[in-house]
Amino acid sequence: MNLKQLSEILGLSQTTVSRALNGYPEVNEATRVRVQAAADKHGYRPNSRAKGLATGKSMVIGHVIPSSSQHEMVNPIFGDFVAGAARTYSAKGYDMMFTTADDTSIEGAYRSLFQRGAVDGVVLQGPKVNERRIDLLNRMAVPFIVHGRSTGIDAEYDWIDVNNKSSFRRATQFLIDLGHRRIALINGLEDMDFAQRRRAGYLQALEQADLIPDPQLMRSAEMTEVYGHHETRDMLRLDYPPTAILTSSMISAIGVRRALDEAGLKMGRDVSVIAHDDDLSYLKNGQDVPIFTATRSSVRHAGELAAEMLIERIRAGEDIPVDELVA
Amino acid sequence: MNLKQLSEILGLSQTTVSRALNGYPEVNEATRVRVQAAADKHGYRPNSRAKGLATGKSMVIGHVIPSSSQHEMVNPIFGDFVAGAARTYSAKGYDMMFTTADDTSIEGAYRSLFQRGAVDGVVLQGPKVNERRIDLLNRMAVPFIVHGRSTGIDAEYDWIDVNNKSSFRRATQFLIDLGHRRIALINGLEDMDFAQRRRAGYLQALEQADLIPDPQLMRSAEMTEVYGHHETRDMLRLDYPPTAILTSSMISAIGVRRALDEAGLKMGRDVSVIAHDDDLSYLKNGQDVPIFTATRSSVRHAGELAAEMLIERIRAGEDIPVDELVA
DNA sequence: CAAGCTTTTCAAAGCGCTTTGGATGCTGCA
DNA sequence: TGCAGCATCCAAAGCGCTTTGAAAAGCTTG
Repeated sequence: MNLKQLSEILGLSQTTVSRALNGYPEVNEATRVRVQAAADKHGYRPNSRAKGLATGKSMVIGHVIPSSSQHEMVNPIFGDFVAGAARTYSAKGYDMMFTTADDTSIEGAYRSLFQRGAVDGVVLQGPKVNERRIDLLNRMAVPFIVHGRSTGIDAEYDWIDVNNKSSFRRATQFLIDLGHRRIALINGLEDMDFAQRRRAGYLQALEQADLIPDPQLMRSAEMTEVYGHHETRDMLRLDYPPTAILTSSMISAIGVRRALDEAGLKMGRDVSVIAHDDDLSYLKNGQDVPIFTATRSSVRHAGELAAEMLIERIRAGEDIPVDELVA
Repeated sequence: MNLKQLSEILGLSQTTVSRALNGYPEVNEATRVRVQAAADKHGYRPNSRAKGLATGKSMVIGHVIPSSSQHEMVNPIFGDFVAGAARTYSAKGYDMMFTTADDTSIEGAYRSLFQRGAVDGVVLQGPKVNERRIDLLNRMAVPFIVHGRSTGIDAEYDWIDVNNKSSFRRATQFLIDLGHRRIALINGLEDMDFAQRRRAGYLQALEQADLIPDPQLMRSAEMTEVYGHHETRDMLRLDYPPTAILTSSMISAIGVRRALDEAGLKMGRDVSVIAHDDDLSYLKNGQDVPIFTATRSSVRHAGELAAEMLIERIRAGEDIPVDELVA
């Protein structure tokens, strides 16, 4: 059932039917009702490609996932953020498109998406320090929003982020206030911007307390369970092992717990552990039984907001960049 | 840069340029080279919507995620499967589209996707017992593939699945052979088909060993860490607690471990634990340090295969249904 | 009742591509 | 020389929608 057929059934022109359905004013209200009823009855849904061709908009938002970071897609943070964005998309009539690309073809992937007219805008997730993709998208002058920020990029761009630095500063301070002097940081990969900021917060708190950071207590890698376990075990073997551990992810915190168990130590009693993570819905922290103390914020909500901001950017076109630092 | 502009630059008709680019035979090889060079030089990429309108194909595969199962998107299995599918899609020139829908609108979501011509086919993930969506898609006569199967659905359809039943039968048998008589099953939600099959395998092994299944040892819920912890703690308080636990997911197995720790029991020594899960790339099992014994299979690879099967179905049209039981 | 508005409807162009049904020019053969 | 056959190329139609420009119908007013 297409527009032509529907208009023939109704004995109206395609113009009128189209206008009736799209809520334009220049159509009799009675006619509009009749058209709408017929459309519902026959289950008419305008062909998105044809509509897109005519309007010049695709009503699709793209997400490009670097396949190098193999875990990206599986990363719970990623998934939660996307789930939030999806909510907004469907509410606003947008579809969501995913593309994977390896590091060499990532630039081409963005170009392709826009040149083919496949998307109206893109969401950039997991920015690194000096994220080149931001420059690329700025040069292409296309609508995009970044989940996170990128230190080293001077240009302006839309972003939404949590305050990683102050979260980690406060968490570290908290441990210092408890009397800890040897605090370990099990951080994410430090070419990721958020990891960079988290370390900065950690260091700032140490400095304010006149504590000298020990490189041996600062670890960085992709945040898996195995990694948390491995680094903790390693650090427990030091002459002066940490008395507190600050970890950048719930998942590696699980590994930390395992390493402590194996060493016959009890979490909370022998070693304090704070897992910073955003409020994930899968590995729910503190639901029913609190597992670790964690600072939280809703990644899902950030996803919703990001989508709204992007859609607004698409609507408004070039304008002053917006940003949002969510609690 | 569109086809018209490109053909004007080249002094050729749109027809010829289009044919040259799409590899049709009726164009001089020298011309083709010239066209290709110009296209590369100007970064010409055919507009997907226009192309789709003309060909009647969208070159997009859809995935509909029920938002009721909030965790779906975040579920590692889901993500890994999708990551695999994405590989195939990009290799074959397809794009991947995601839509979320709540339970009441899920049927409408599928209808919309196809009626709008937004996708050429869909992947159905996480089928339940008597999965109505399968009937729906069959009635709609559209290309689709199911990751998993659905008992209770007699109609034929394309699917790819692992042998859940025999995996769990073997795992249970293994525990029985070790001398265990009270074996707990911490299963997923039992309206999910895979959970159903896993339980069947478990029960079959018990029966073969003349063991009477104890309802108190069979738990079922969404597979979170908290759930694994809760159920284990609960079962440890029984008069005759289990001496072995078979769990349906790596994630809840982590909760099992935590409950055992809290009870002062040691996993493997006091209580045997087998976590069945597919070979996930995030919470890597057995990489570096083996965490649990687990049966494995690559979900990611299943995703790749599923995508290939679906694309073939789209190409071939109506045909005898295919299926694949991967190891 | 005619003139001038406003409301309501329509025909047709256009979005950027593929594809059908010719044209055109060239080669080879009788 | 004439013509079939082939290799190349092209004009134009069509995909399903929106939107421009204009016509038709309905109302008001002097």
